[in-house]
Amino acid sequence: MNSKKTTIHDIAEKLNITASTVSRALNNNPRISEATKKTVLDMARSLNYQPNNLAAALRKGKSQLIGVIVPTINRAFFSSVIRGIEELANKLDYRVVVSQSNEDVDNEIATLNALINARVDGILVSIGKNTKQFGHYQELIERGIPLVLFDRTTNEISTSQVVIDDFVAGYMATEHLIKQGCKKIAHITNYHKVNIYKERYRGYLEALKDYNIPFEKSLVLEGNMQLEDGRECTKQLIASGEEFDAIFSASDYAAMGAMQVLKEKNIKIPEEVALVGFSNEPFTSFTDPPLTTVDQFPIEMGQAAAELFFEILNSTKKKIIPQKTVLHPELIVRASSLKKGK
Amino acid sequence: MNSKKTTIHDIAEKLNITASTVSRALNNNPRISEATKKTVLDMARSLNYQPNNLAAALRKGKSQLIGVIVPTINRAFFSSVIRGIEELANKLDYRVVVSQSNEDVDNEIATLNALINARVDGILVSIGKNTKQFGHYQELIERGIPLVLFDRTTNEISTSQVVIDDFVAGYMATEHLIKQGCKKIAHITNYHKVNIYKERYRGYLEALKDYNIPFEKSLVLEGNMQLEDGRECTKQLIASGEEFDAIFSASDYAAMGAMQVLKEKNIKIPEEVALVGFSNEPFTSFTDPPLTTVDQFPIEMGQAAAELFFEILNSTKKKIIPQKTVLHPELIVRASSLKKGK
DNA sequence: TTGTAAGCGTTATCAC
DNA sequence: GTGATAACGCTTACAA
Repeated sequence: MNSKKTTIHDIAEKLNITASTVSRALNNNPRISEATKKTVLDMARSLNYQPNNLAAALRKGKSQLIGVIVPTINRAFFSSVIRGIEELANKLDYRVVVSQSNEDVDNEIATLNALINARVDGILVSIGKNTKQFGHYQELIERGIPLVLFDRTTNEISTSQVVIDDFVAGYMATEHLIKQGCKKIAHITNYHKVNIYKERYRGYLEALKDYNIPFEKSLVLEGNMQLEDGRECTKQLIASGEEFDAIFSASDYAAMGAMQVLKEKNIKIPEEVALVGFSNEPFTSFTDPPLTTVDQFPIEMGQAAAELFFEILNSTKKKIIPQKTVLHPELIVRASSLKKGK
Repeated sequence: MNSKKTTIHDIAEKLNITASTVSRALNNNPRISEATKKTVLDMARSLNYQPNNLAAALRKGKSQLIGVIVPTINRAFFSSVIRGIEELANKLDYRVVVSQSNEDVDNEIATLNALINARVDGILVSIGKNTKQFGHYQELIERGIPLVLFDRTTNEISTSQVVIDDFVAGYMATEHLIKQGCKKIAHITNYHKVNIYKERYRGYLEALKDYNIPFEKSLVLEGNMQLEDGRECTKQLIASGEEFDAIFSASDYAAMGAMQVLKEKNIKIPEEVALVGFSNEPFTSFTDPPLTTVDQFPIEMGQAAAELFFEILNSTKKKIIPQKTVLHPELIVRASSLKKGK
């Protein structure tokens, strides 16, 4: 039905030159005269030529495609990181293919294989919460496929990574609450399998220590960091009868759950309980009161990850020394933690 | 550095058979004996063979890749639609490549070309707000590349599409407000270039008419449907001195902006002004009061779009008759529009 | 500056 | 059932 697609051979034929000349002209090869370049380009346009990147990729052994795996794109944080990656990649004429693992290990492996089979030139990944084995990533490195980790990383594979300083972030959040006069600060965190939560927790502990606030194990709640988990943790906390005057949640969603429960119980925020979340998801500025949170600079994170990626890709060395970029977080103070007169 | 990748030729050589047999065995061709299939599969595994989809795609003329273009992935609505598309696509062994147009026409065209050059087997797209020319899409159809539109569609190109019944949605939202006793219902909408906003507006008008409520042009505000625009529109509305007892915003974000301004002016929601948004973005259930909104069943929309897509792809007919799937929206009633005693 | 020819890894077609 | 061969559309030595 549709006329056959134009190839460089069609252009060559029309112009009475060879396909290689056409190829070189289209690729702006310096050894081709400006005159032929122009005629080729014109003919290409008039025949509505669309290069077959597949063929080029096959021939060159590289696809100009880079794969990104994230737990979900349905988070402002991740979609912003992706935008950051795309910015640099597109500038360098690379396309970005995004896949979601949905926090599922099998899915993560399947999606990884699919990307490899699609011959991406490398992969950037934020590891799922439940992924405990990293063999599939280790294999990539051994096969010489560039790999960069971001945000949800692990030290079990030796490759470049980008994170924010989650320790400092946890410290800042806790310190802020302390400076607001809070003395009994609860913390909602994940089972410490994932680096980021472990670090935020360490920051929390360190701040307590530095300000001589006794650590209470009963104030540390563990959950899966979704809204519902935040609700559960907060209900438990209240039911436990344990006194608390602040909650630092390592996730905005869990913080939102906490806010809901506190409001349902008519506990005033921030007067009775101050609240701090994590990630600066857009909705945090819409809540009532607006939620204090930590900005992770996702776009910058994406850019940094892409930079490390292209460093590996363009490296001629056999052995690549893994780099680690650490971004500095920023506390966004809003009404949920601002006590009057402070 | 890494040992050369294994190809079907390597497997063939080891097994003293030909590459074609290997290819057939791997593709589970019925004319290959079970015995050879097994030995080939075993050898493939032990050599850690990874098929080169690029080469297969080049030879077969199809890539098993489908492209999706959305204005932004940073919206729960769009990322859910994408998930819906992926569900069906992955089941059929297709990969989904997502690109963002960022509501920019040039970007939309560039990204479209990039996908075509990457040899996707077809494209699903939600058109950017500012796109007024559709030549680049028309061209696709003429070239026989399957194209499906979803949500942000246009009737200017003759191809399959999936939408929700925005007219009914607009009607339902307005009717709901009327039944709550509202008589002066403002409407925040987009300059009616985009189908969806036009339809929601039509629904608004129709409901007013059916309930004999006089239409007031001054109650219709136009903006770009972001939070800031919602704020602006609401400020204007208040400044105009025009009386109003409800706002129906055709976007959750603009509704959020309206809510902020109303609260800043100490206007009680819903007692003095009832508020309804559109899209059921997750944050709408977090606001105070929670926002009444319209659910668009994004996952179902994605699935429906993928279904129409594969219908076109698998059609052997020269001329494909465009299908249109219309999903039924659902009003999610929350406190922002629920008057006491109703 | 341009042409020739080989090859990237598959699969389709035709043999046997 | 399996083998031989060509071809998908492009790039790139090597030649000229």
